[in-house]
Amino acid sequence: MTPNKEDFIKAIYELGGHEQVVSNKALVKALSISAASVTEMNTRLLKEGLITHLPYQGVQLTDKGLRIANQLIRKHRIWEVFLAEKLGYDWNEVHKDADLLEHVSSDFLIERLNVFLGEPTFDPHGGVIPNKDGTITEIDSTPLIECTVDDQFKIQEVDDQEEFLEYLLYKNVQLGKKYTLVDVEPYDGPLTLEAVDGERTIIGHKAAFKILVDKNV
Amino acid sequence: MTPNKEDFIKAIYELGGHEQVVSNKALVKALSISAASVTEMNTRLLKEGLITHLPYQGVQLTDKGLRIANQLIRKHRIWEVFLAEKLGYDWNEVHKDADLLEHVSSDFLIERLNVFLGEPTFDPHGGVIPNKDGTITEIDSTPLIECTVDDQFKIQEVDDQEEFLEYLLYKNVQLGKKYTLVDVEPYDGPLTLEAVDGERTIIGHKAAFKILVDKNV
DNA sequence: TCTATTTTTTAGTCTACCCTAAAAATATTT
DNA sequence: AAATATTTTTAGGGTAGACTAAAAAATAGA
Repeated sequence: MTPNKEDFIKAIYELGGHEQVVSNKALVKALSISAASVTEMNTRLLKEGLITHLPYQGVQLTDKGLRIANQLIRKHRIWEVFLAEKLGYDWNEVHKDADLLEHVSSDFLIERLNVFLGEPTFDPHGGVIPNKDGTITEIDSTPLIECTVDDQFKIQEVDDQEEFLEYLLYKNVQLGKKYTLVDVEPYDGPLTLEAVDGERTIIGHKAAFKILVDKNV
Repeated sequence: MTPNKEDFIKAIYELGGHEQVVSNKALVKALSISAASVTEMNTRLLKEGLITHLPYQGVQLTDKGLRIANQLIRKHRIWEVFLAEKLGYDWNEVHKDADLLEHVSSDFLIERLNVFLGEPTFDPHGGVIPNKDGTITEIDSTPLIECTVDDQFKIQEVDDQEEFLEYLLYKNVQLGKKYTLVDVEPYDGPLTLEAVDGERTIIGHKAAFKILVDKNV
């Protein structure tokens, strides 16, 4: 395993590669590499049994590939917790450094770090940390876009793109905070959230796809 | 900068490459790569102005190369402190993981980590942590091999090879502990140390080169 | 259905590493 | 000083990962 292969596996996973087929095009975009490089990497990972490949359609993770993806995400998220809680990183700053650290972390290191952090369940943007054995404890959450007016919920998890986290910081949307959806404008218009303290926040239509909420308030 | 180049620069430094010329042979041994690979890496680093090269003699670090070496050692040693103090690694376990982590650590990360650790001065085997600007605060220490019978001292710094640290652990030689040198056998024979509690330890001649002591007790 | 566009693959290069084997230069021994 | 041994360099190859440009396949539109 090399850092590049690991990033590739992780990208496939994040594009839904366990259930669906992921196109080369999506990987080109996600990894910012050429289409030729994607084809090439596909053949390498295919040879190692980490993916299945349907020519001209795309790739899917095998169970072996999925296990590796989950291990990587575990490492990534444990590092994110460390950076945010111990080193005082903002939640939009953790991603880049965690992405580098995850590739050089032995299992020994990660387990020690996990204990040091008190065996956390979530990372700083609400992502569930996969278990040591590669399994995931599922959390009951709904994309905000699927909510209707008057729904009450708390913010469970948000997309971890640096730019998006900055946007949420600017909009003062916080993890764990309770809101009521008071308005959804038609024609993909903005959504208005009202916090328990009465503060209102208006967020864009597309942002509502990147926010997962817990309706069991 | 790549991890390989960084390791190469660090190896030159550790072989005394700031003052003396370091031979290819020494680098072959230190890095466990072929002589041809050393020559090749030399030409790469020469082109980047990190070393000077005298054909058939060896290489030396430029000021630029030295600065990079010190930054790396700073990163390495700060990680060692973290692994030992926060994650409970034994002093012989820290080296391998620190060697990986040092190559993926941004300056931002290292400075945060440094503050989190309380701005330590020494790493777990007594090595001085270089300053942020690449300078080093020199410590007054003497190789144990240069001591004579009846000298009193405390252990200041020891070589950080995993195997050697295991040996010291077995011999119960501890950093900061005070000893008197009570015997040195001739013909490169063993040395006998006596701790303040009367406990005696006999160590091999070659080990005395790898231990630095502070005679100002 | 046929054309046009998009996507994927193939072909050919490039760089950073690494290697072995042989040649050249330096050091050592006799 | 010559022969031998050691060290360094050169020559030629290999792999992983990236690229561009062109060919092939699939999809979309008229």
